[in-house]
Amino acid sequence: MADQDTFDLQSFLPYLLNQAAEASSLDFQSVYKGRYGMLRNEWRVLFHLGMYGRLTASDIRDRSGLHKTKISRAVQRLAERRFLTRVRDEQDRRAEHLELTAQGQAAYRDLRKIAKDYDDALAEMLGDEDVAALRRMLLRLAQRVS
Amino acid sequence: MADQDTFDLQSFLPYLLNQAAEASSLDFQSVYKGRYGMLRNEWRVLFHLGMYGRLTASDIRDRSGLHKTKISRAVQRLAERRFLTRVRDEQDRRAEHLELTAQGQAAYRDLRKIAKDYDDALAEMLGDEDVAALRRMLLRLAQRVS
DNA sequence: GCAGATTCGTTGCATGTGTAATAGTTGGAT
DNA sequence: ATCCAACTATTACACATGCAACGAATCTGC
Repeated sequence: MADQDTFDLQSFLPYLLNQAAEASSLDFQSVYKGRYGMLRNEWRVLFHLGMYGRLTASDIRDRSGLHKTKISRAVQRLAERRFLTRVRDEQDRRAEHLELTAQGQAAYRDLRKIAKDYDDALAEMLGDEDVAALRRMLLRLAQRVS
Repeated sequence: MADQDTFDLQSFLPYLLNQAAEASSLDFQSVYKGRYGMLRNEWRVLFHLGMYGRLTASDIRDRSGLHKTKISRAVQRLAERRFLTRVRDEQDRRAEHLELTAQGQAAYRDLRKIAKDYDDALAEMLGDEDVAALRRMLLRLAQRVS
């Protein structure tokens, strides 16, 4: 038949990507969830503020591609728990500047260290494979789409 | 400082994996959603039944790693829309055998063709990179976790 | 100045999700 | 035979999600 093409679900890139992403996400999730009671979006917002300093919600959206409602809700929870502060921009009173508190920075540094170790462990697990090529390909796949 | 380690969120493997997976999933989603009104989990169940024939919900869970409630709900919707039939196992009346209808098989063949083309397009986009190595690494990452 | 379009961020709503509890069935130990 | 543990699949519930609508503030063209 014409459609007895070689097609294996286990080799289909979107499927493989999802499996790998979900596995590593669930695995790493236990860290920030267990230590700080954070959810995935809160961890992401925390990391952006930790890496780039003071940002608005829109800045974070542009950099991360996260949906604005996810950011809004993550910021709300992070503020309640005193991981960040919100300061209204007096030049443009629609915008709010977000900045980590000392507690937020401490959590960021702690989690960053763990993330780095975890990343190293993944790279080591891949052994003699070309991890740099993997990152390069993932980046292209992430940036590519319509 | 000790924690001025080189750490870049954009290179963090779980983050990159998520970005790439979400991008390709959203992109491919438009196909099965647009053509058959299917959701992601329904597409996955359909593919498993299309590739491996008659299976129970537990079989699909073991092969796919999908959560059992996702499978239960996907099967429900696929059955309502006449993509599959459910047959109680008379030897073990807890289990149900799931099988694609002619309509389900037609949808599967159609989507499989599109999936293959899409996969080929992704591979071509990665150009001279080693796509086989990419699949190998993703598979190891997916299988590895705790 | 002013009206309409645009932007920032939040919220209402319908839908999707995982955890835990459930009903029904089977298998195993005594 | 009977009781209890294990298994299959579904459902209830609380929570996360994305879309659309929204209020407030700003910008644009005139």
